[in-house]
Amino acid sequence: MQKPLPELDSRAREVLREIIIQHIASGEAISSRTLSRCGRFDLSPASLRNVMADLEEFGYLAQPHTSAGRVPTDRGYRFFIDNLMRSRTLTQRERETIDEEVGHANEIEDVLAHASRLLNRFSDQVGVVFMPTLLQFAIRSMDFVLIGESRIMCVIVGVNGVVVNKIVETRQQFTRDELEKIGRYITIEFNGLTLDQIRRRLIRMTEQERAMHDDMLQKTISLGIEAVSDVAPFEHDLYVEGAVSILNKPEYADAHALRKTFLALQEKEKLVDILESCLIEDGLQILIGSETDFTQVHNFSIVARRYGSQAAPLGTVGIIGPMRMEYARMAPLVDYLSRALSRKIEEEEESEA
Amino acid sequence: MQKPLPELDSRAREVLREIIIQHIASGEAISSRTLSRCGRFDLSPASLRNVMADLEEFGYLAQPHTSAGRVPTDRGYRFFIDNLMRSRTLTQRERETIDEEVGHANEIEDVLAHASRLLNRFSDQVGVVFMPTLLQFAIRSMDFVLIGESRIMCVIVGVNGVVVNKIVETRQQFTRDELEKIGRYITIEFNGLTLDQIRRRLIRMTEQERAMHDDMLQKTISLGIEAVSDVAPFEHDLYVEGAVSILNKPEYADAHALRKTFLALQEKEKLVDILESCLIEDGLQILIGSETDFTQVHNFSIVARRYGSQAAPLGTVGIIGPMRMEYARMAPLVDYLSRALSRKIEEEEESEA
DNA sequence: AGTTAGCACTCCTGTCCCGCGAGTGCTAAA
DNA sequence: TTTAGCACTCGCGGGACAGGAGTGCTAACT
Repeated sequence: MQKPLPELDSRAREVLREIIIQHIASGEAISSRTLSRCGRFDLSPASLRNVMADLEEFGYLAQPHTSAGRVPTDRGYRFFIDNLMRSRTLTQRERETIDEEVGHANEIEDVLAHASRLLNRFSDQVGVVFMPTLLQFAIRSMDFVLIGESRIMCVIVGVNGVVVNKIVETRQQFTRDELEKIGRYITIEFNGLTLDQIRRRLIRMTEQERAMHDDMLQKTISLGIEAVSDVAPFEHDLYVEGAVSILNKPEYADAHALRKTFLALQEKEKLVDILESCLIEDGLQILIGSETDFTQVHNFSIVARRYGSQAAPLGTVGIIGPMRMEYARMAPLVDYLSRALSRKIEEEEESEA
Repeated sequence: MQKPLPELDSRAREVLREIIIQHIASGEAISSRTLSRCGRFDLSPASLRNVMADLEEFGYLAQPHTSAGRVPTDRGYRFFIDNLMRSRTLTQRERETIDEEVGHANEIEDVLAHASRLLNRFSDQVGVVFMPTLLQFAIRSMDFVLIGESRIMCVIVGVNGVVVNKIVETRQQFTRDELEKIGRYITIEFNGLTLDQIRRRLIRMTEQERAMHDDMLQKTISLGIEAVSDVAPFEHDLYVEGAVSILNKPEYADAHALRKTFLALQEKEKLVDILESCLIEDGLQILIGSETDFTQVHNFSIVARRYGSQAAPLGTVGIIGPMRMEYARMAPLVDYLSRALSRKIEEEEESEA
């Protein structure tokens, strides 16, 4: 089926390009006639048919049935994105809106929620924003607030300004003063370590006997361990916005396809996996169809990019939509948004420091 | 069409009852024949047809088209629920699971999230749990934690144990000690008032000039106002779980109906309105079809009940599903869950006090 | 008077068929 | 190398049709 080195001459490339663009616009299969009539080629349908037959042989196109036009395959899209696509830059207006919305919010959770909504709004696809658990990030401070006889709220601030809080129930009694001291101690002592490292270090401390004699230290350790132990608040943050948008796409007119799609989006773990994998590498990532690793659904694409500072990426933003999406618009959108986010976060950090 | 006082004899009631039960089970329109064959009546189809014609005249039944069986109307369901339904009590096992799950979690947000998931799981409908903004509830304490040069986290605990936190950006600088003092002051001074009352009182204080001379008091006031001013964290909490469940319902086989339904569920304000209206009255509330006030969709029902202590209801739990749902099972489910939640919350309060 | 059998009528549903249109592949000519 | 022509395939929509399900009505039966 697939030749090893499909060298495409420039005409074939142009034809593939045009087919994909038209298919993205219309959602229909593209025939040799419509292609001939579009004006970009001075060729008869018959000639175009020959080219199309070649492209099909290379695996870039497929026909849904004999008497239908051609539709791009995963491979076709891949080639298009790698070699043929000309990204449309964002309009001034779009950029301004993004900057404004991102700049407006100030808590990071708020910023991320806004970001996912922005993605959804501008793309009319599902917008996702992902921020992995704080466990892997260094902390800047830790404070404890008494909110009941035996309940203490622990407020943890990461070096990147992320704030997490968690409520712990304790058997021991703490006064406000004690909590104040404990917070101060931990903040100073463990500043810059990750929650995971802190936990390990605290556990090691329990083994050292000298800790046993210092009542205050012992309280600190036990409370500290409670606070950083694995639990709900330290889950990944995942914002999925606008799943309804896909209801409008013509390719999901029938209920069965819809069902599968929704179930796939429900499968958060998969999504987290995918978005996490986008963290390791810089630059825009585009996953097409079967490349996405969704188990149930193979006609979805993801356009994503990590955000955060170069040295310490914080998470991933992206959009999810049917394979047939306007990559030329999605790519710069995701790209710009991730940069806007990164900039915002860096600003925050500077203003803090 | 509708007679003013539809006195139904016991046979008509039984027929209506059976029709609704069968329709709930099968989703199909019920014909006189199937009804006759079911064994509960020693009547021929023809006789049943007479009864059914009456029931239709009263507006309890309707036929989708001439040669179809009958389907209950909103009014039919309403009558069924008010007069004919025999609630099935929960199994021992179900009750245990609910108690366990509710008892397990300890932060209130966690409890509520669990509750909505439970509702979804046991009903296979959409589970909703609603807790209105803290603004209307009295507070127990307020604390401030420094989490950056100019950022302060404010931790507010309601009398019912609800914890809310909000980050405020300030122009002024605060030391930890100052924050400590401010928190203590506000907690003692405004204990038992609602956020709204506190805000008003603080604003009144700014007008009294004597406050202007006390630097510390002034700082307290300005920070306090910032902290309780209207913003995101004081939004209603609304947990909607399992929207996917409705994808399985046969009545939403076609994509258009699905679309409308999802959009309706998206309309959070409406939902909040409805659930809020369930707060004023105690006891189980069942809203059928058009009674729900959803603008777009009229074939939905809501079974809901408020939870919290008798004197101070805290929120609403409920399920949303197609009109054709097993009310006999849903009613006790929602009822029991709301009681379990209330019990849990009261326990918490006692153990705190 | 209530019940029921019988019958005519309506309307939905699935199926088969048919023709149309759109597209293709191939071949042969320009 | 391009293109016109032609045969072939396939999906789609519409019409016809039979079957089935259900009803309403009437008249007879208990």
